[in-house]
Amino acid sequence: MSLPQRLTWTDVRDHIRGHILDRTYAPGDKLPRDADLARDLGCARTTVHRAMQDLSQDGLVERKRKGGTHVRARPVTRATFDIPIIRHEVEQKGGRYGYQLTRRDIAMPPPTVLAACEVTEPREMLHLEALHLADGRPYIFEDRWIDLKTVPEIAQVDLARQSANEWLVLNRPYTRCDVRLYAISASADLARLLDCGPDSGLLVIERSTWITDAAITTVKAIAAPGYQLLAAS
Amino acid sequence: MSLPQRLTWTDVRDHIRGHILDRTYAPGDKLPRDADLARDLGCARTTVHRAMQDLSQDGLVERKRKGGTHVRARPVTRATFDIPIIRHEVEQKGGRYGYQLTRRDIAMPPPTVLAACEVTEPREMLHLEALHLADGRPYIFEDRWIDLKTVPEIAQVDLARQSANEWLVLNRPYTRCDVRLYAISASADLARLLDCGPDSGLLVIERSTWITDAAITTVKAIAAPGYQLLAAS
DNA sequence: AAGTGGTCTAGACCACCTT
DNA sequence: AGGTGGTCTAGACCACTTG
Repeated sequence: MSLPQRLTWTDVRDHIRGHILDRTYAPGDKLPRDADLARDLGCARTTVHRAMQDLSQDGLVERKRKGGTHVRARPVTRATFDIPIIRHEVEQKGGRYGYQLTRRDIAMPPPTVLAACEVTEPREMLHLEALHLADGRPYIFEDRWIDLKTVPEIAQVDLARQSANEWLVLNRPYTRCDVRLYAISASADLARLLDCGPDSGLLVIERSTWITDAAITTVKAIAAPGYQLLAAS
Repeated sequence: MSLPQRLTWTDVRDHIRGHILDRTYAPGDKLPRDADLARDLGCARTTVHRAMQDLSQDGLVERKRKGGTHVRARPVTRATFDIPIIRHEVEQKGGRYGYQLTRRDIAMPPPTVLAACEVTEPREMLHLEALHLADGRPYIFEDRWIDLKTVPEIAQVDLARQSANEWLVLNRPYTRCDVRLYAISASADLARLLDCGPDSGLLVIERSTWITDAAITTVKAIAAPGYQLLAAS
């Protein structure tokens, strides 16, 4: 493996990653100390450290003070994807975006929603159902619950014009976000809403957000057939 | 907002993130130059830079030389998930892992596979179909194509004992990985294989990997109903 | 051409964890 | 108690991008 004269931390990262992947350092192995690697590679320890931080964040190695750096024994593929605001996504693809609020009421959420929100004391929340359209065709149907205790202002917002998704993203910071991805089979209702055959396989993107432990919202976004979520690493 | 006397880069990151979230810096706004922030906060520019790198990777800001740092105008939710080796996933849940190779031949891949691999000149590849089981029940069915031009050794491996997934992860580094997530409806064949009702909604995790532009493999992992992929940010 | 982010280096000290 | 990673600082120079 040849290296440039002047090493950047990405060079070092790629070099080490290469040796992890070609099993010079096999899963479970201990890597040399940062200082030794720096000496061997001919760069500053800071540079090696920065490389290691990245490998650690990628899940390739685990680092412990005094314990040193180890290659993860059980390699994983770590992938990242973006969940954009649906309007932006449609417009970016060159489509015409449409939005219909089909339900808005205040009610008691079912236990599954309370569990997803990690809310222990049941209370009424704002319940919304809405359809996002691309070029007039159903794109994503969303079923959303918003905790009015955390976001009381939303009761005053005209959600028929601006989607709750958009208002929240722009106005309500969150500190934690959980995402669950799974598939369901279209019920008769969903098939009608999404204009697809009954029993179509539908991708569900379920998302809950919090601001320092206070629940903001839980949303089930059900995509029309053909929808793909793209991730990369 | 109060700050510790001695600032770490995570302190700075959280401080800036706080001001982005509370809209002191609103979407689209330009942030001060690193050097100015460093002066105002009373730390080295390096520290601010490290904080900014993190915010940039999280998708909160965009940085350009000379252009400066801007809060992303179109906020996205960036989520990360792990795709483990299926055996590890099952065992971690306390289940008993099983594996059956149901097909192994060398054939011409369909155009969809060639496209996924970004292979322009059609050639024969190793085609595998396998079923992963948890506690004896179908868990994930995989349909895989492996490019023998990139990974000729795999032809000699006993893939009835060790899954291709596992062999590849441990023996073949990759430099790029694309993931596509979508849902399908169970065909009669799939329903039989996965022991579920026909027309069940099934989550598909399609993955292609390359090593410096040379295709390694494309795999369609079709999960049995109930399977959830968990992500977080 | 100039401004801004990107990175390196060297030395220093801290903090956590294992022994 | 000692070893290892974690971080800071200051100054320097590079490289991209915009005006």
